Amino acid sequence: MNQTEIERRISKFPETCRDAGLKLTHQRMAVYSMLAATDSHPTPEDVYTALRTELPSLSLGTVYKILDQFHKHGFLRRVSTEGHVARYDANMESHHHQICTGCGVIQDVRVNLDGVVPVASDFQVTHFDVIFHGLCPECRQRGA
Amino acid sequence: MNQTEIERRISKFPETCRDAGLKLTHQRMAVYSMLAATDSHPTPEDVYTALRTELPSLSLGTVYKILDQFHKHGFLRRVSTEGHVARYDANMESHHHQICTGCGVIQDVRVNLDGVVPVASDFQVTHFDVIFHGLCPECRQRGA
DNA sequence: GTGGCTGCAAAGCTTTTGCATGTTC
DNA sequence: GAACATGCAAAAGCTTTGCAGCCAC
Repeated sequence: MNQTEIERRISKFPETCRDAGLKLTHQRMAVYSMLAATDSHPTPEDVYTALRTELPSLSLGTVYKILDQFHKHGFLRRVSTEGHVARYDANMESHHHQICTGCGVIQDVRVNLDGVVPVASDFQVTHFDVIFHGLCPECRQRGA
Repeated sequence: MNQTEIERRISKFPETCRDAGLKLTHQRMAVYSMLAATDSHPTPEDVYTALRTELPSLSLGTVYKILDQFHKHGFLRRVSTEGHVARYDANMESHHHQICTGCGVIQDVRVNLDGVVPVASDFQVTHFDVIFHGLCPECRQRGA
């Protein structure tokens, strides 16, 4: 995602909160800004750690609550992984993910699958995720 | 998956273990048989509960160890979900999953995407999962 | 008989919950 | 000032680990 788009979303965030009936707090602003500016699919712990210097009084429990709310309001998505730790992504545009079997890094992949994926029988599909598993260039070189 | 294929895999399991250098124990046999015969993508807890009558001395810790080993040896896959509880699937044929937003049920979907999904740049893809999110017929009727 | 496996229990992590205090509107 | 959010701490849930005893080979 490009820089101006990131800035646009962050500056629109107060409005986004108001529309959703959420109060605009420093904690929410910081969590949203951090997530909007990264494409590293951070865990709640990652978010907490990244914001400790900025907001020393922040608690991990609050981060969990905020992420859960944002997810419920559709401000961000939870990435599907085989692991058991939540990972979030504020990029709501249609895109998919590739996960490196070696180092675990998750990266965005833009793949156009419009009209390609057949809609399954009587199941009403709202959206779908594609997850590519494999080796990133670094891990492949290192022979992982 | 059809009944004969299930039976074939279960009867081949002792050999599968030997080839992998694993000892054939009652616990492993039971876990594998249970997983091969279902398409409900059970959690470790589900497996444990289902086998308690058959193997009263079985412990949950052992189920975790067995599932982890089987996964490492490629006997089964871990299903990618947004939740933080592991789910396993002994069906290793190419297939994908649909998850109901209402009741959480995960079902198999057979979608042919061969040649359709472009290989991402320099990332060496070994396999990929597609996860459809939406409403199953029951939940749709009930207005969930 | 030996090495690997199981069962048990404890510990480790992640996530949720409850409540008093603090903050936004 | 009222309603809602935060911070803290405790609890709950899932998973891993360590080890003594047991079992498959």
